[in-house]
Amino acid sequence: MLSNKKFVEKITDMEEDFGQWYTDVVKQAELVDYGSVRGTMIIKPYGFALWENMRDIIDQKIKETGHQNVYFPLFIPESLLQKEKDHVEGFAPEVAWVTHGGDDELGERLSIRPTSEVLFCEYYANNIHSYRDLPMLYNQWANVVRWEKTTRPFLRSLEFLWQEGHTAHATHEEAAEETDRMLEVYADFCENYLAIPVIKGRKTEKEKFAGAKYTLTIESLMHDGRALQTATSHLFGTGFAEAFDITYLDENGEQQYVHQTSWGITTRLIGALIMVHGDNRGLVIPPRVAPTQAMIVPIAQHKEGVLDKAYALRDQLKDIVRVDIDDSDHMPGWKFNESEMKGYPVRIELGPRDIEKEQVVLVRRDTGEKEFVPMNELATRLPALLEEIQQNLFDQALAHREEKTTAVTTIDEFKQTLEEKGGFIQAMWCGDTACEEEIREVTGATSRCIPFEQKEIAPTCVCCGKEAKDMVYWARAY
RNA sequence: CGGGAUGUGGCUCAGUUUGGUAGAGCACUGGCAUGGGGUGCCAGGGGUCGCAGGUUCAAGUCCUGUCAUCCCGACCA
Repeated sequence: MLSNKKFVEKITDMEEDFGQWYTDVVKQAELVDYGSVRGTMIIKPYGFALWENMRDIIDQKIKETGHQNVYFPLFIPESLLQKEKDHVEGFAPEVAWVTHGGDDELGERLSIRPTSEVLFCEYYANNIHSYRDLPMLYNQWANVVRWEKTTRPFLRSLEFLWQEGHTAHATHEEAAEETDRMLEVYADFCENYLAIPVIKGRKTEKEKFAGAKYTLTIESLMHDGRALQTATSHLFGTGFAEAFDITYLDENGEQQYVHQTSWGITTRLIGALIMVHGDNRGLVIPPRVAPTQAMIVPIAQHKEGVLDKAYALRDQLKDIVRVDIDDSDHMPGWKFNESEMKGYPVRIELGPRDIEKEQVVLVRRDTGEKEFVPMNELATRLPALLEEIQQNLFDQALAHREEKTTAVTTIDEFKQTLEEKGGFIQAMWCGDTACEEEIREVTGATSRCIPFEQKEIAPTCVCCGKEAKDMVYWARAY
C-alpha cells in the first residue's frame, strides 16, 4: 500500500468521512461536474474517456456472444408501461413524466424510460412469429431516468448511462443459459479489467428485478465495507410474453410463449472502481481501462532539450501504451499530485539528470514505488509494469474483501460484526422473506445474494432458527 | 415524504446581530524570477448579494412570500 503521507489537502481522508472522500475524488479527478438539475451530472472528458474504455470492452464482448446493437425511443406511453403489473409497481415511484408538447397538454402522459423492457416487448410481439426468428438477441446503449430521492455522482443519479440487453428465446433452458452467460461476461469484465473481485449469485425474491422470475447478480465490496451491486442479469420466463402476447409457432405448428432475459451494467461501475481502488491521494485507475496509462512529467522543462526529449519519449511510447505528457506550466510537485489525483497507473519523470543518464523514473500509482529504467528498456518494462499494477489492484481488493467477510451463526454476532467491522456477512437463511426483513430491521443489512458457491455454516437460519435453505451474503449496501 | 441548515465573483466563504452603496483565499490574465512533491513577488479582469414584493432618505443587512440546494432519516442500478 501507498504510504498515507499527503501532499494536498483537497481530498478528505477516507477514514475520516468516506462520503466526503468520494465526492472530493470525483471532483478533483475531474470526472464530473454537477448538472443544473439536482441529481444530474456532467461527465467531463476524463470521466467520459474512462466510460468509453469500459463501454468498448463490454460492447465487444456483447457482440462476441452473438448480440446486435439497436436503439429504441426515449419515451414510453403510460398505457404501455402499465401492461406488466409487477414491473409498473416496481418502477412507478421513480418515473419521470412528460405531460406537454410545447404548450399543449398530451392526451397520454409519456414516461421517460426508466428501463426499456416494455418497448422491447412491444417490438418482439410484432416481430417474432416463428421459431426461426429465435433467439432474438438485442442490446442497446442508452440513457435512462429514475427520479431518485437521494443522489450521488455515478452511484445514484437521476439520469445515467447504461447498456441493456433484451433477448427472446424459444425455451426456458436457452433463456437460462443466456442469463448465466451474460453474468459471466460481467464477472469477467469486473475482475479482469476493473480489477474488482465479485461474488456471483442469485437475488432473493425480495431483491429481484420487478417482473423477473429470478435475478442473477454480481456483488462487490467497497473500501468502506459497504457492498455494491455491480451488474445484474434477469430471467423473465414467460411473464412479459404473456402480458404482451409475444408468441411464436414452433416446429410442430403450436403457438408458444417466448422466454426472455434482460441484463445491464451502468455508469455506476465507475463509482465501484473509485470506491474499490481509490486512496487518500485520489483516484487509482486499473491500467486496462485507464484513459492514460502513463503520464510523462518533464522536470525543469524550460531547460534546453528537456521538452524535446519528453515529446520524443511520448512518440516512442505511443504505440505501446496510452501515454500523455503534462507540459503545463505548473511546478513538478504540482504535476505529481495532479497525476495521483487523476489515478494514472504510472508516472514517468524525465529531467536533466535522467537525460544525462539515458534513463527515466517510473513511479507506480498503486504502491508509490520508484524505479530507474534505462531508456532502451522502457518499451518492455512499461507494459510489464502495467500488468503488475493491474494484478496488484485485484489482489489488494480481494484481500480486503476476504478480510472483511465474516461467517456468523447468531443474530447478535451478525449485528456486532456489522457494526464493528462492516463488510460481507455470511449467514444461513431459511428462505422466508419475513426473516430477511427482520434481519434488515435489526442489523441494517440487506441480502446481497445467494452465492452459487455455497458452504454450510450452520444447519439453521440465523434469524428464526428453523432449518436453513441457503447461505446468503448480507451487507449494508449502496 | 418528515427533521435541520444554507443561498454573496468560477469555487470556498466573511460581511447580516447594531441598514450607509461589497471583501478575502483559491482559480483566471500579464510580467519577472523559480523548477526532482501543490514556488514567490508585482500588476490586472471579474460579483448588485437566489428570485419577487415591501419598509426606509438609504437594504447583502429588516419584513413577507417564493424557488433552489445541501445534510440526517424512510425508498432505489
